[in-house]
Amino acid sequence: MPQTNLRSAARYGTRPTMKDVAARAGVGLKTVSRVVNGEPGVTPETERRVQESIEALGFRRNDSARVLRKGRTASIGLVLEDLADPFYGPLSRSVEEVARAHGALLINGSSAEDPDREQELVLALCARRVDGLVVIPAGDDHRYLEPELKAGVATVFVDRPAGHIDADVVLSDNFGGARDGVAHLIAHGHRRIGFIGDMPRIHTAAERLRGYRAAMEDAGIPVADSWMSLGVTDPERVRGAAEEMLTGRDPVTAIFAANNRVTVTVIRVLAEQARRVALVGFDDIELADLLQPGVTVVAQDAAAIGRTAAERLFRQLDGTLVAPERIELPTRLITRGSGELPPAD
Amino acid sequence: MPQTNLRSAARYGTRPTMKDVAARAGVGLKTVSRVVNGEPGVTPETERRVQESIEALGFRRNDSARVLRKGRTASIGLVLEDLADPFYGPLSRSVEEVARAHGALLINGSSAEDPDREQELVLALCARRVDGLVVIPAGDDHRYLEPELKAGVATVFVDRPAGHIDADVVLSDNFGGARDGVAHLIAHGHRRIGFIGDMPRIHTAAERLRGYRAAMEDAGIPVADSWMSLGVTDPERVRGAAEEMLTGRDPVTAIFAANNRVTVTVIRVLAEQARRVALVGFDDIELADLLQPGVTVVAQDAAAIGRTAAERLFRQLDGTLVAPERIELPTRLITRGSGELPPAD
DNA sequence: CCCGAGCCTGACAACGTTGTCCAGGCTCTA
DNA sequence: TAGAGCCTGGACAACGTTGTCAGGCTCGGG
Repeated sequence: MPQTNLRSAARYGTRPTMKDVAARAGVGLKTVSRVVNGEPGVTPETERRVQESIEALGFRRNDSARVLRKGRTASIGLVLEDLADPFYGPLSRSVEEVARAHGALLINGSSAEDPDREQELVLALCARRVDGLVVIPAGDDHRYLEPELKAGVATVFVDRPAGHIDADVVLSDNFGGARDGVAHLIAHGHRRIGFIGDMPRIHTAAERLRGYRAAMEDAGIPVADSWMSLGVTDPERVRGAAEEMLTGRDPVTAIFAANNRVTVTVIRVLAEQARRVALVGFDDIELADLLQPGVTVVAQDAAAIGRTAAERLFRQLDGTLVAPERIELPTRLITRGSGELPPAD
Repeated sequence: MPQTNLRSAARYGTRPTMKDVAARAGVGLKTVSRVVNGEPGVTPETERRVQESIEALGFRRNDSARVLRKGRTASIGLVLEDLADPFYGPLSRSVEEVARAHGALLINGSSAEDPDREQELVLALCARRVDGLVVIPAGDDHRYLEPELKAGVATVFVDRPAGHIDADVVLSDNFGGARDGVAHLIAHGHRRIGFIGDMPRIHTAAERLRGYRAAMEDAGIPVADSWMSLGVTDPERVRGAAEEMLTGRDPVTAIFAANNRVTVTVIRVLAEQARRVALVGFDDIELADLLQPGVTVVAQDAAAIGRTAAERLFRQLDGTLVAPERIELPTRLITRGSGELPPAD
């Protein structure tokens, strides 16, 4: 039963160290270190003996000890809201790719949109001495990061700016995107346009709401309170909100859904309606083009956001960057049908 | 310009250590350690002084040093194919949740389905001394993990079994799921059923193909080679393969798409067809219920797979588990319309 | 008043690696 | 043949933390 052996070895398992390798190869400790790190100054013959011992013992350098000595961990942390969200998967992946290009590993954490959990995660990453942090903030006060910044932890915020500290931030043009999306509906004849979005304490949600208001104002359309639903997120309540603005007095002929989860729920609601209601969503969703009608969206490029943030982070580590900056990436309106439906009363 | 200060501090940034805290508080090193770790035996007054110093200096314990001393890192590694794939997001998230419940962090890596990269990642994680590994293997030989297993790194494979080593594996019933899906098509009158899947060297792909063949054989239907497309993955070639089996002689009346990416492409192809072709896909896809017709799928529960794997991993670390096991989770056929279409010649 | 028990506290070694520095042996040249 | 210079290899300290252990203090009882 080989597995039993493995598992009991595991219990008492102790790994070989460079010292063990050195002893077996009959060389000094430092020589092993040189071989492991590909440093010059080792005879081929000696190197061969050392390699042989490494193989035989299954030695693997202990990076904790290495980090302790060298100061850099070659790893960066990414704190986001929820890895299961289709927006964050590609973002995380693109951060990972950039990290990999710089020889760094990525440690991921989901804050679940909870400020305390965000802080807990960030500090845990700092305790592990990540070289840098990409943070999609849940909270709005990041002063707890000051000692870390002082200590040289490269930091880039994504999607929402940092609170009360001066740091790089990479985000989409939420305001402009939302304004364009709503203007698109207006251009197609709509005047009674609903808005369903997240709590305005979330920066992106607030910006998108501002974009909605701006577009309406630009068109000289007064906004009825009953057209706006702020702060609902769970599908059941989004559904309720949508139904209400569709059936109340002054019913809307179009809906602007301010994020991907809301969009999906609204699509479901609209599918049940007799009347054709126009829809523009913020964030692209998979298969949006295959629905009837196709879903018109204001798309963010999650991969580009992640890449930009990560590259900036490594430029901080290089020392290439000096002053924190705010980088806004444009959104893209993708017309597929649902946003071009005419008003139907 | 506060940012400039921060950044230049960063350049020369050095973090306070327990020694610094101790000096400032006028206590011994070990006392600081005790306070930081909440160990008993410190006067409230002393503790207060230490806490004050910690705050003032922005001290954060260095976990690398801690790990070096204690042996456990409280982190686990997850190597998967591509975090941007909607199947892996929820899986990763559920692993993270279990890790969190055990006070561990999760380090993620994408192998991009490349065996060398898988090994590179796994070994990098081992060098960082993760306590455990969840691996979705890309390669089929994992003997390189033997020293790690011996050293006590808890390991669970997911989605596909390990090659040449004896380790836990958690996966879906790929064979049964595919067989059921194909049988479902047969039950609705189809006989000429196409199969589009990944390279059979990938375990899941091979199992699903086996399920397809079994269902066909059970029904006494001989399979034409032109109905099977193996090893194509990129959308363009999947499209070509689908079109070929739809238009060749002996054209299929139904297609079994063996993974989510294939399914999506096939949906696009079928949308362009005049004739109604039935479809069952392996893996659920978002919005599948909103398409016309809804997409019938064999669904895996990614979150359950991740959770099961992670829980098993921590049970290995507890010492609760002894012998490696193979755990197969059932799939679920979700009928939504596309799989119930009758054959149309 | 003295002694022992018990509680705080701190000195010291160790974890595994890397940087520094020096020793010894070799080659090459004068 | 001797000296200079180079190359290889190893001893040792240090990184920041925690476990061990011993010392000093206080307090109560004899």
